[in-house]
Amino acid sequence: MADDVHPAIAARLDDDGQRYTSGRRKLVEVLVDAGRPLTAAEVLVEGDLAQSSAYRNLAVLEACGVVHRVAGSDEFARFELAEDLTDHHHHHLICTSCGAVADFTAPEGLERSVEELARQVAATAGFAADHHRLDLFGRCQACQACLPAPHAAAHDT
Amino acid sequence: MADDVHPAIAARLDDDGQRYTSGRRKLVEVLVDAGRPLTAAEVLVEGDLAQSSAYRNLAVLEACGVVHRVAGSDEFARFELAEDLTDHHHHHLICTSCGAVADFTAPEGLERSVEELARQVAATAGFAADHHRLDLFGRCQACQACLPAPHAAAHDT
DNA sequence: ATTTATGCAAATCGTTTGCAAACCT
DNA sequence: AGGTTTGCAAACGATTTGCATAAAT
Repeated sequence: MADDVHPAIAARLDDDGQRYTSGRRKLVEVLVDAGRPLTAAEVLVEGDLAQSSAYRNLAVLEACGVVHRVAGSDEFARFELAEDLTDHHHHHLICTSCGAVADFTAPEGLERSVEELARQVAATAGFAADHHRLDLFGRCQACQACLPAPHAAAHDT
Repeated sequence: MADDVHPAIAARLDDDGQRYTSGRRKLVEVLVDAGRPLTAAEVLVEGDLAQSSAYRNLAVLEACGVVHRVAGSDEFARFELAEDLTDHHHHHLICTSCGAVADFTAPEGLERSVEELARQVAATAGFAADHHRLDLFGRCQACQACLPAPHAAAHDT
């Protein structure tokens, strides 16, 4: 699905006077294959370019709106293809034990409610919202199986 | 309002065998006074302890569920008092220009929808959600006044 | 007296940058 | 050729840690 993102990406880079080099294409392919947000370290292992190139190209791709940066619960930045290049708007399940980040889609109605909320806030707080983040924190299946619940979780919402 | 969080905090620390030292109390006071998530640097300026103590104590407070770590759009970790110590559950307005983070409260109905969503996901994906994050990204009033819209925003959701 | 917290300075580690060689067009 | 991208190694900066002193119990 969404198999030819490349022309759209090339166009988007071109708009910004950037080239769609083989290294950049490789990065994009790694992200497409993963189907979930990847840390810089993961990207480095899969696509095999120098780390400076990986970081530099991720920055370029991010600046051109091809790649989006995702903040999880650990110290690692994660990257995924921009939503408008793949199928749809989605959210993240973030494991507070292992840091893994997975995608999920929220019901249409909820999305509409969030957008309505954004409109209200813009109006009342003078804040110009352009996108949102709705993520769930908890423990992934694997971590539920292996480890006892961490203590701090008892105090969370 | 919520003026005496200290006894609750002392109890919470005590549960974990931690002391509520003057340095820790100072940190808490700084966070209470701010009323918004503060970076470690901001905390350092206000409460005047050594940076190692600030970081170490923030870590202790976080582990005991007194303080919560907030990820914004910049590289700085931000800290705020745990929601169950202050008045209520809230969300964040994150400025993509200057990185500032402000609080806001969502309508009750939306919160319920999100909680319902968490339940669905737990059921279908085997993910044990214990809290969520619903934040709006955009430009704060000050940044709207000063700077032209950044280019990358055109590609965002 | 023993355990725990503090402050300083040095180390850590993800990320960024300077620079010379390789790559386009 | 002229400008861009790459890879290496060194730099950067937020956060963490080792260790000796100060505080708390």
